[in-house]
Amino acid sequence: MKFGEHIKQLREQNHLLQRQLANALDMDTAMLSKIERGERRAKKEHIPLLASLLHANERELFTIWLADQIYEIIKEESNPSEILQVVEKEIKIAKPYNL
Amino acid sequence: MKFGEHIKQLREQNHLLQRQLANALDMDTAMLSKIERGERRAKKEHIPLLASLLHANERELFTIWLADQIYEIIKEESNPSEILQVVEKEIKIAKPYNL
DNA sequence: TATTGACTTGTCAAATTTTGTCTAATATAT
DNA sequence: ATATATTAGACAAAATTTGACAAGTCAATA
Repeated sequence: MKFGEHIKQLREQNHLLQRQLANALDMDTAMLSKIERGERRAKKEHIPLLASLLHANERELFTIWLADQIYEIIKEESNPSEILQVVEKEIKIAKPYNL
Repeated sequence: MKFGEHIKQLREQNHLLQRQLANALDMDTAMLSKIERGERRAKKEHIPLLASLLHANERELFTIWLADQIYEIIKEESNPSEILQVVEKEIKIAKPYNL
């Protein structure tokens, strides 16, 4: 689930309108609408508040937020999994003993 | 292997100086130096020429170039593999029959 | 030690991208 | 028609990236 869709789903589960959530996040509804549709990216600083307001796990939300950014990079590529494998390999080199 | 290190290694294997490669890429050596050390990112358009000049596989080089960008996003995170897994899952949703 | 060559570092403005806001447009229900 | 919710488009401000330059380090060697 992409970040924006996830936010939208949580927002609806919590019976909040874009107007209400946007207000709590100090942005206008146009902005939140764009975030939900993936047209714009939420700021990192928004995540704790989003998690709190939407009764979601902050760490999980942050993970999805990061994953979404990565997805944006490779979604058009023909070999996305191969690319991710190269990244995984690099991680293992950098953290050889899983410290 | 990070993109810059990879380029440097290939450059040395091909007995080229930064000056020479930089010139062929129409940039100054300072720029190439930064690219090799990962301080700056090569442009996508540079990759075909790099592959050609360094006798490397263009597609592979491009994969490493993309992987490097992703690595930059998650390298500081405590759960990089988990994040990549979320991305992998999203890919499978988008391309369910491996088209 | 002075010079040369290879590479690195720091700084800066220009160029590009991202961001937030505003206004207007849709859509749906009353 | 009116009201409410959401989306779309346009725009400047803000932030980031980029490329270029000058000056720096370092090693080899004359």
